[in-house]
Amino acid sequence: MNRRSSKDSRQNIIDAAQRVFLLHGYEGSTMRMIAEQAGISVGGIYLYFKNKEELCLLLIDERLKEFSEKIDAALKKIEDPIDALREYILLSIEYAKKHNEFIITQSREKGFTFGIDIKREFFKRQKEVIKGIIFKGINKGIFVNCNIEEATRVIMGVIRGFVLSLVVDPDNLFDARQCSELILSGLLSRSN
Amino acid sequence: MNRRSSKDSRQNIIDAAQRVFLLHGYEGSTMRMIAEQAGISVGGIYLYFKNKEELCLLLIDERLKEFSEKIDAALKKIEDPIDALREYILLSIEYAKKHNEFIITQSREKGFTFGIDIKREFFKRQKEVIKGIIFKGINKGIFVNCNIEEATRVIMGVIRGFVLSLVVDPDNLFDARQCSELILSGLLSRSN
Amino acid sequence: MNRRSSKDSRQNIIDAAQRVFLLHGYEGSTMRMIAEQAGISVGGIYLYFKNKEELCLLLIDERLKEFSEKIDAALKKIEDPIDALREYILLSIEYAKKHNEFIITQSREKGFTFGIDIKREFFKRQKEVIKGIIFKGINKGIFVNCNIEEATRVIMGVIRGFVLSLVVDPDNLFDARQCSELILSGLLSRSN
Amino acid sequence: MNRRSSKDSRQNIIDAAQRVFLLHGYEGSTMRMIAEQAGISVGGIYLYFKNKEELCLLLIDERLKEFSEKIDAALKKIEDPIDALREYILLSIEYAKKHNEFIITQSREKGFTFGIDIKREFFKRQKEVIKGIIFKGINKGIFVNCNIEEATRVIMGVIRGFVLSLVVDPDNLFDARQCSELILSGLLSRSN
DNA sequence: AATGAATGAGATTTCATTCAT
DNA sequence: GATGAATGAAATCTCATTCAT
Repeated sequence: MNRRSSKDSRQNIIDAAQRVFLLHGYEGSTMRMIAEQAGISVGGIYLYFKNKEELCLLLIDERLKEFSEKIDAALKKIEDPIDALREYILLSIEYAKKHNEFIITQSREKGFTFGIDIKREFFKRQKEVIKGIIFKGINKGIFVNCNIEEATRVIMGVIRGFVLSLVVDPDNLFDARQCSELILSGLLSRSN
Repeated sequence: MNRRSSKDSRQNIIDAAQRVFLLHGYEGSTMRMIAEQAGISVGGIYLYFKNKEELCLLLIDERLKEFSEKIDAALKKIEDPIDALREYILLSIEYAKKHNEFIITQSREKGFTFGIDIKREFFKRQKEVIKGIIFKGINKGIFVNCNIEEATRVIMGVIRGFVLSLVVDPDNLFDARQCSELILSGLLSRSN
Repeated sequence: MNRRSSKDSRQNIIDAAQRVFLLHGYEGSTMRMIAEQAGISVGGIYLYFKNKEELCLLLIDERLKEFSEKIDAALKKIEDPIDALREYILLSIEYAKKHNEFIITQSREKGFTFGIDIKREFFKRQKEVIKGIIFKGINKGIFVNCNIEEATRVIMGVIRGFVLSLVVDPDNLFDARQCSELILSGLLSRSN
Repeated sequence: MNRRSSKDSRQNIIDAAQRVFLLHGYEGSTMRMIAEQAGISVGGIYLYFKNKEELCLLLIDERLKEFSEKIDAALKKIEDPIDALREYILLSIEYAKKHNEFIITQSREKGFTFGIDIKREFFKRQKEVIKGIIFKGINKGIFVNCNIEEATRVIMGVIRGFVLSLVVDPDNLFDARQCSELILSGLLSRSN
């Protein structure tokens, strides 16, 4: 048996939980499945997490934070709004592909209210990021002078659609890069 | 005892099940919830449906068929591809709003395989419908000469994104009509 | 629909019940099965029988009485104890083959007590019949002067074993006639 | 909470299940009865057995194997076919008395097919054992030169009848030893 | 007399959580 | 820290019985 540090054990469980939740959803996953996936005992999970709900919430929280940080780090280096928006979209999709579709699609578990605050906060934050990019683009005369609020909603909607397609209809995906170019083409001022 | 005809009871249960599944997902919904929602006893459900899985599958089947028929009926009367595509998008969203979001979002139930055939068939059918519209539009010179397959995927993706937003982030929806105009604007040939 | 007289309906249900009980046992049979087998509605059964238990009890009673009468009628015409015993054994097996294995084998249902009085009465009665035959045979010097009580038990045991084999291991039955000759050979006095 | 080793618990449940099945049959026994008899919670049973059916099947399997081994061990030490056959019959009845009647009598459960393979295999094996004894007895000139197949069927039938009587009509049993002597007397060559 | 929709009690089964070891 | 046997509550499902029609 591999002895692990407390921190390693915790992370190990979170990672295992994610793999299981992704595959079976919250209600469809059992603590036993997670324990098996993590290679520990059922009781062991409860040494690190109060219960199943908390485990899931912490997992969601961790992923959303990780994603936010990744986005922030990437955008810090980019000046051009076009590049920034493209990067945002590509990163979103890439991250979703890697491990996060489940966060978006599981929102129905526990009657919509499950993790609702965390998610609301996250969406609000992302909205601000996108709005910032568009605002800058319009100011610079690169993007058409559109309704920023509305454009942001469209962009988040398209990304969501792409991510959902990953789950629901993976045989009919359009390319992530095309997805970003499509959105950009709608925003670019005619003079570009 | 509230006596109903067999057919009424059946439909009553399906409708109740839909409301419940929509709210809690498949695993998160219980037969007791459905029974309460339908105003009958739990055992009563089993007079009409073999088990929970069959109930859900029949429900999905019914909705998808109903939607397909609605789409077919609406498009039969429309000649102009622009109008047809707009109608398709608006109907999709309207129908989803009314009762169908859950179908799209529940795909993780039972390890992704739940109702997979029914859904695949449905998506295939809808893809053909959209492709038909675009093909006609291009032939008539109304739409730009784009990659039909790819354009179809984008359209389905955007609709999906809109529908998912209904569930996940209903405070930040963009307007259904705007959604359709956005898509159309991308397809219209510059000469329009 | 075939209208039936009340008496026909009753008998029709009993016969259906027997076929179903025989196949699935008491607990394994449902009123719905019986109704289907009888070609009537579930509720219809309750017009003729108070409940499942009474139906089964009446059925057992009817069969055991029918069998007793058949035996009595057959034996009345027979003078020779050898013939009588042979006939008794052959009739028992024939009757069991036709429809009655279930009566013997279902005694474990409802914790042994199910129909216990009826059966006890029946066994007592049959024991008397067999004892009568043997007594007569001994008196006439045809049978060896054995312990009548004991011989009767053996005979009933062998018949039971044969009947049980019908159910449990039908590929390895010995012939009914051989069964009777076996028993007789044990009883016949050496001088025969 | 009564803590036991995993192995103890398993055996404890099997033993409890046997007592309950014997009394009420398969369909008539409930998991709650078994749990109560075993002194654990209902859910606890499912830690060791997938479901009721598997529990029953494993139980049958265990008993039949145990019996087979007991027979094999006993017969290994016995040279004389008379002693061997007597021992076989006495052991069969003794074992049945102790805990096994239910195996023979429950064959109607689940429409006759329940555990059919296990039982068929068992009967086949026992048939071979008996045939072996008789063959040896005939070869040695101790038994009459009878039809071995047929004699075996008779023997198995008589044992079955005795066992069934244990269940159905325990007030009218003939003695186990008498049962074996009866069978032997039929087989012994007149010169003995 | 007859139906079959509906019920309610109880069966089997699952699983998050606890706790003796 | 770690285990995994055990529990108890709740889920799915079954079915004898009732009762409006």
